[in-house]
Amino acid sequence: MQKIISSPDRYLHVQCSDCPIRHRAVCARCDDDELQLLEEVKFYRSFEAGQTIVWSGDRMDFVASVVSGIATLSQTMEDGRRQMVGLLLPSDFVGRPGRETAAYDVTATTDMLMCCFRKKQFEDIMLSTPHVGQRLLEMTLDELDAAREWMLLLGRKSAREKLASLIAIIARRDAALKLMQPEGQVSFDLPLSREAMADYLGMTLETVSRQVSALRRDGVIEIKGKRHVTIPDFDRLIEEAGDDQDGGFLT
Amino acid sequence: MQKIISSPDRYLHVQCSDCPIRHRAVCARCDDDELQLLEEVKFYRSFEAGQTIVWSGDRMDFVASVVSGIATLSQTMEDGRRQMVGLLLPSDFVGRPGRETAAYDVTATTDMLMCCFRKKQFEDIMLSTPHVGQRLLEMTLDELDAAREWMLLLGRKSAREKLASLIAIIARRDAALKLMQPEGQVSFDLPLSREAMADYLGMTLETVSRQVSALRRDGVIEIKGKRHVTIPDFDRLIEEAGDDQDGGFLT
DNA sequence: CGGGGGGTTGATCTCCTTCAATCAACGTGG
DNA sequence: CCACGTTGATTGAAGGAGATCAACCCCCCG
Repeated sequence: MQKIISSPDRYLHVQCSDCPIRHRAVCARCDDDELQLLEEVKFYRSFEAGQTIVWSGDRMDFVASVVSGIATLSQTMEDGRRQMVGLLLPSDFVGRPGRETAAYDVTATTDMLMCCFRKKQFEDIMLSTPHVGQRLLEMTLDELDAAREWMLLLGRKSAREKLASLIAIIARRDAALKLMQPEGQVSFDLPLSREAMADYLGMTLETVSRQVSALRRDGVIEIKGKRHVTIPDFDRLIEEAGDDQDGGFLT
Repeated sequence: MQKIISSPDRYLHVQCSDCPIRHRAVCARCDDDELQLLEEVKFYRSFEAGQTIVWSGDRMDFVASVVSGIATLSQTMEDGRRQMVGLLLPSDFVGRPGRETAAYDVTATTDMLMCCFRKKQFEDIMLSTPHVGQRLLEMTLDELDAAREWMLLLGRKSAREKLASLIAIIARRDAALKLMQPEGQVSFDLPLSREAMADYLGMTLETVSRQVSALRRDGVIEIKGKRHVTIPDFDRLIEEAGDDQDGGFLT
């Protein structure tokens, strides 16, 4: 499962101005001058699906933005119990300025491209360009809200509600990528295995599988193959999730 | 349960330089000039134990630091299920710059004093004095870590481990207040009712009560009265919490 | 003395975990 | 081309941890 971490993609270089996450990532508020500073020190790294990017406790001398692909943040107890604590999507930020070592395992679930900065250099930039710190604060507050939403799910929702919530969240962010509202019929691929869903939802993979089957039996979702999901009625799904209306956003 | 919100304590005024949370709150990094700006626009409000400070969805035109006392952040589902998502202790920050309405219910569990700022004024200060935004980022990152630690507890720990974790966390912050390490014998009062603990831990108050009894029977904790706890062996408690060593911090 | 809030304890039930068998899809090597 | 192992998913049967429902206690206060 563990593969050798790929070396930096030194030959790949995208202009910041052409970057797909230019207006959502930590650089979103920067003007052209500020962007130039970042441009000069950034470098790209790519990771393959399944690859561990860093292990909790490891030294981590860079911070990064997810350009494309999906990664997970997770914590593990000594006896092997695992809990995912974050899902990293394009434009999300990885790493913490001012911290030496990684606090969580970071794992790529799909092939990924990340835009990286040496930590020290990034910290200097944060001091000199307030727009970076401001945007990072905004993003961190959003993540905190998402984490708290997730605490409600983990602490109080039934297995069925947990699954409906997760599917609704994935549907929402998928719609957001396509710049549309999720309503009526929605269709997409699940980016997570049953095991990853279980780690996220705080349950076993068997229960995940059972609840997926149950939601399908009851017509809440339709499934083609293992991963492709169609939602005939989005409001129905939200109802099953136990959210009044618009709760349950993510990362 | 709901009481009338007290009016601002206009006559109370503490100099920032004498403030007990001066070096831990959102103002921690400010120099004297910057502190002067805050001093001019701050105002105090006090709340009684049990009082709701704001309801989720209510308009909230101020942000604040907890000066003394304890409050909880919680979310409620339509059918009444509740989950606490944060514990606010002295120096913690309440409210989100740039947001109009409260995202959570905020409830005082003890009598409290809060140092408040009109939201608009605070936002202006954040733009002009980077030290405030920098400190807020640092605090928000800490809260995010605490929330994620809590996700592991909610998703993967047993009832007994949950209780041991909660008690360990309270013991730690209590020791932190007294500026000492928790080790060997530790003693303090639980600041939460059984019901509040249940809301925090994602379980029922009956299960909380049973697990407290079980931990007492097994000699992990000793109890005098309803609320006073003594921990004969802190390492033993940590072991029961399922944390390897130093996990489980809070807010 | 009555009542209410907070806490404890017991009996029962149920939802989810655990353990296990089975299946489909896929790749690999003989 | 087929046997074989592997990986991810589904389904079943059994058991248990915690929820639910309910009784009761203690203490304070009007």
